[in-house]
Amino acid sequence: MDSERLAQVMQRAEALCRERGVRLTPQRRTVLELVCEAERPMSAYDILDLMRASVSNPAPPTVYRALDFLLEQGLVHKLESIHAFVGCSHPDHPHSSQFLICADCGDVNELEDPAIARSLRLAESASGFAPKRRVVELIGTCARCTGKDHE
Amino acid sequence: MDSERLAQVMQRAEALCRERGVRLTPQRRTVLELVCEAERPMSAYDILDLMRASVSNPAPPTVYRALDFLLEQGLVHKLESIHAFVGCSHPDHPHSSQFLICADCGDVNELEDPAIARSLRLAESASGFAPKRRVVELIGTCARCTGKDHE
DNA sequence: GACGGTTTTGTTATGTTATAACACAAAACG
DNA sequence: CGTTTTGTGTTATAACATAACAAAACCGTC
Repeated sequence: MDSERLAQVMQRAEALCRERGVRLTPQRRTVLELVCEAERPMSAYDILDLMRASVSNPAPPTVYRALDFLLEQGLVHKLESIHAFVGCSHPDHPHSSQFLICADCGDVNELEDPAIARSLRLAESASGFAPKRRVVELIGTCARCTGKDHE
Repeated sequence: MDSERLAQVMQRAEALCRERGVRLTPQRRTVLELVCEAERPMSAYDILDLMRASVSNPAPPTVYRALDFLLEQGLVHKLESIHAFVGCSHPDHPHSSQFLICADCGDVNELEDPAIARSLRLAESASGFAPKRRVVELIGTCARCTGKDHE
């Protein structure tokens, strides 16, 4: 994410938190910035390492607490299949997205596909299941890396 | 899973492995039995504990290696969102299923919903993404537990 | 601006999940 | 048989995550 886009995201995050009456403290802000700046999903310990630049001697709970907050606010997502975190592409509205995770280059694409969402909702109601959270992660090879294979 | 059903599953697993020319060794067999006997998803360390009954002083790699094999053969599934393993409900054909995971009772329901599968495939081809693995886990409250809430 | 409750942070320790590395054993196969 | 491949035992450690409790910061109100 370039610095202009990052500034937009941070401003949006500030606004959302203000609206909701929750506190985007400096630490939470730092973690959000680090996650969004990164070109790749970041593990909690990756973030922890980067925090050493701005925080003295941070410990795991520092990062996990900030991540918990950001997850609750929908500002970041957790990728369960790779134990990593990414900034949300469209934090404005609550949503459940799908992730295309390239096993070659590590790049992640966040989708919000209405057809997938619909089919999941149908299956849920058919089973009488009340979802709280949806994890949809497709792991494979992205278009770019498939191209490279042919070179 | 009752013992009759378990026997069927084990027999089916034996047959599949024979067909494929892979070895369902005693350890792998034990792990498959333990996973299938369990009413709930089992963590690797849960399995490890149960193995102490039949194997002397088993170590984590013992379990993880057996699980890797069983995952490759499609005989068990890994639930990424809860770091646990379940026996496959229909190991006969390769498939990617969806899991309804009840956060209240821990029960897991494996679906093979064609509409979900179709919508995922569509999204993949629209993105030029070649999937290797699909993780679809819905975490929430199952019908039975929703009923209990009302009592 | 002092108080009391609430939320956030600091800190230490520990729990849980997963793999690396290498030696040894067993099976497969000519 | 001997050799190659595959599976196992063992030790150690890496990677991911949380418990528990004390201290600090924030927030409303008197």
